[in-house]
Amino acid sequence: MAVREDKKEIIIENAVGVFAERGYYKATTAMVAKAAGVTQPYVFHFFENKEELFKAVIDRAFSRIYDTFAQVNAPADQLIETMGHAFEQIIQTHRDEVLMVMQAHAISESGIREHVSSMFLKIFESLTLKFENAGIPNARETASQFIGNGLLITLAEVLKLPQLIAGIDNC
Amino acid sequence: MAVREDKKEIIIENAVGVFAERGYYKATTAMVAKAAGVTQPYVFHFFENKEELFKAVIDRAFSRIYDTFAQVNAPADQLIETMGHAFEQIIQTHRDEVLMVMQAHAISESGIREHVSSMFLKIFESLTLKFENAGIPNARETASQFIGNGLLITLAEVLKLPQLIAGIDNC
DNA sequence: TATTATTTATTGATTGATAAATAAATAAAC
DNA sequence: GTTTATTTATTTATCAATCAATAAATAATA
Repeated sequence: MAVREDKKEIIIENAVGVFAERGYYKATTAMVAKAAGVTQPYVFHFFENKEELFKAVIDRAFSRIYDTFAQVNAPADQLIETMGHAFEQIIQTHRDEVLMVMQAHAISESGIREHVSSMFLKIFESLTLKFENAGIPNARETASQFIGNGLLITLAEVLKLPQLIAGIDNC
Repeated sequence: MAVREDKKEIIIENAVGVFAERGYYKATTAMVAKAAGVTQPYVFHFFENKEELFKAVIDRAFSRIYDTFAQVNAPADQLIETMGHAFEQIIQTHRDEVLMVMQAHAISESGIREHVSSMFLKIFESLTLKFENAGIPNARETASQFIGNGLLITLAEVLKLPQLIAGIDNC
């Protein structure tokens, strides 16, 4: 039982890198299996299909980002800056997860898209609430801009264009 | 000769919608052909392969965005706002093209990624120069934020989450 | 007739997924 | 405590579908 959970865990952990590097469609279940050190069909003992595997992987990525933001605690006048730093840190420590999240919207599988959509909304609402509670004016707009900034940073990472964010403050 | 060019044109025009809706990998050459009213193998008489077809299509999308920004002319204190409106208008008139551009970074084909990367850089540099010429301080940062905002708007479109941009000014 | 435009037929490779077989571990029985 | 039975873990073999791409054939046009 513990072993079985371990293997599932190992598959998820190794799938992140494959999905991040190759994208959902170019990432094959064989590659994920190889990265995890198991055979390709064995992946389907833990996940009903490729889509479910992906969902499991991206759930983790979203949760990490969500939780990180939730845990940030700073005075109102430093909140946004601190949140920015927190995001920068996730990019460094869990680069693949962030890249996955960024690419996820381009997956046309309707099941995945709905999943991704609801997760982005969750993060947005969580950010808005946090900014509101801190007494920041235009909390919604601030949350929007914060996400837009995150998208830009990640795009710069994916396209290897550091110029795109050279002028941004928290770099 | 003219006919041949016409058909190529027709294929490009119809491919936009297919690529935008399904994404590069889920869009098949058969679908593109059907949308254009030709047979699937005939597409390869105009484009060496699927990748070249995609490049031709996205070149047009990028060019339209690039040209639109280049043509904007407004006093410095209204420049950004006017540019924002211009972008909003492209989304309405050429929604598929914008969606394509947004999704393009998630294509792991190295040829396409390099292509997309250079196009984003071009737009960024063009924006920066425009802001500089208008005497806007922190032109680079402003250009970055402008692109980040565009990414956010497009993401909201793709994920059908208008909430994400409800608080943004130019909506 | 010659050239251009376009289609039909076909293939070779990829890949998600299934099924059957085997190995390993655990428990039960003697 | 060793053998047997049973479940759990994992692999090998294979399939069926999808799709980009090629080649050969045909139709249209000049």
